[in-house]
Amino acid sequence: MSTILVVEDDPRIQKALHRQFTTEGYTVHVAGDGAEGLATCKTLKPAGVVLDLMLPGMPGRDVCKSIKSWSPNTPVVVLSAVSEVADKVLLLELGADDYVTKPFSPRELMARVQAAIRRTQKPTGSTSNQVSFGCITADFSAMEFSKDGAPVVLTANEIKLLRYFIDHAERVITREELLNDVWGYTSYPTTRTVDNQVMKLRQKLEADPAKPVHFRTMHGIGYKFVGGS
Amino acid sequence: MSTILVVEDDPRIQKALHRQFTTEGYTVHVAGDGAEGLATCKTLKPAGVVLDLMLPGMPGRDVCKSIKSWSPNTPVVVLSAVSEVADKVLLLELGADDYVTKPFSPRELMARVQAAIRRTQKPTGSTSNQVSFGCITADFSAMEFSKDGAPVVLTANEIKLLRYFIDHAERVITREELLNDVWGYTSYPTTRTVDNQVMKLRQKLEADPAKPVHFRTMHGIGYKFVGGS
DNA sequence: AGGCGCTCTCAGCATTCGCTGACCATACAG
DNA sequence: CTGTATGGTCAGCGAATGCTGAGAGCGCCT
Repeated sequence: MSTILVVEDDPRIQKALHRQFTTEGYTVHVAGDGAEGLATCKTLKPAGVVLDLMLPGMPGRDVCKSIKSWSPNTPVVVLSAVSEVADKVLLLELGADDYVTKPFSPRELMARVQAAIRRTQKPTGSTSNQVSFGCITADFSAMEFSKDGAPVVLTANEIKLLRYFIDHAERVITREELLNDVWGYTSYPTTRTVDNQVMKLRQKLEADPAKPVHFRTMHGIGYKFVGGS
Repeated sequence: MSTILVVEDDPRIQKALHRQFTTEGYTVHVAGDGAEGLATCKTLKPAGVVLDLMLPGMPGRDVCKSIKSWSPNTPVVVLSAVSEVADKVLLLELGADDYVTKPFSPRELMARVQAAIRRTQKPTGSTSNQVSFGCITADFSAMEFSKDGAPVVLTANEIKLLRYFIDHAERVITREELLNDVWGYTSYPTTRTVDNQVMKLRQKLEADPAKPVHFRTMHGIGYKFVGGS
């Protein structure tokens, strides 16, 4: 799952935000001041940053600008008192993606952070949403798949796995790679689980699951997806 | 990629918006006043226009009306102070597609501009106001709906939700997407609320609410609306 | 202004779904 | 031929979803 960096000096808000984001499944790192936040951001490369404008030492606005200049694609949601954003120009100049004024609703903050993250992650569709190879067709927009014209129902995980195979076709993929990129860094299933899911894909999509053509086994190495046509 | 025209006199906002949209992949042109904006709009034919109502010289509302009369299909998102849009009717008269009041969140502006562009670009989105699928009929101009010929009363939210489903038929829609596009940026319900509203729609419109045909659940992904006929 | 009705929201419970990891059988490499 | 890696089956369990009911906010009518 994604990582969130919270730059905030008030320990109470620190704790509250930490709990909030943790329960939503995020990994949370907390920085007490701007310098620490900036450093952490560079090393950690979080999916999103929650930044309090009122910080000891370095002004929050400089932190924001630094983060944005260093990695423009990291979404930053600014936390600020009402008076500070009387001038909304400031926020635009900072390059912040969104802001929430104190006192804020935790749920609103969550929603805005998640929306900001999703926005940056959006251009992931490297390949087309509709592909076909052999007697298999896949539509990742409608999430509809078919083998020999017959519709096939895939689960969420199977779809993610298939997507990864298609995006990395004609290349050998290790199980560890699949665990990292498809399952993510926060869940740690066995490599056997990967075998299981690959088998499911074969059974659902291969013409003869016992003699796989597209999802090939590279014995001792991993798997390789071959388009076929 | 698409081109955005920003009509804004404040150089600071100019710069900020320019950077904001550029990082999103748009080509940005800036006009400092209404006359220049109108001229640029005619020559450039941008995909969308961001228009500040507070402009030197020509009033922003006249600029908006001119743009809309010249090319009604160019989406215009108006940037205005709170007091100016006390009456939303004014905006409708102007022909603006959407508006954002200052102080605005950068992300909200982006989202509204992109949503406006998406609406105008998608001929499928401008579906007829009267549609029917299966034993269900929907008339979005009269706001009348029926199942098996029997009239069904929908609430405002249910109508918006149904509209969104119809406009994005045959495509998988996540709960987060629904929260953003149907509920908007000012309320922050849980994704479970989405489930509830979808269930309401099913109970009111599905022949057998327990076995939904049109409002399908994509387990672990979201929902998908299927017209059927 | 006060009462009434509507509906949105959310908590909680019931149920379904499918991921996970055990197991055994089989194929491959040395 | 032997050991290891992979194919395949199955049950348990956690997570996702369906559904109900209560509370709160809001507009409308009196």
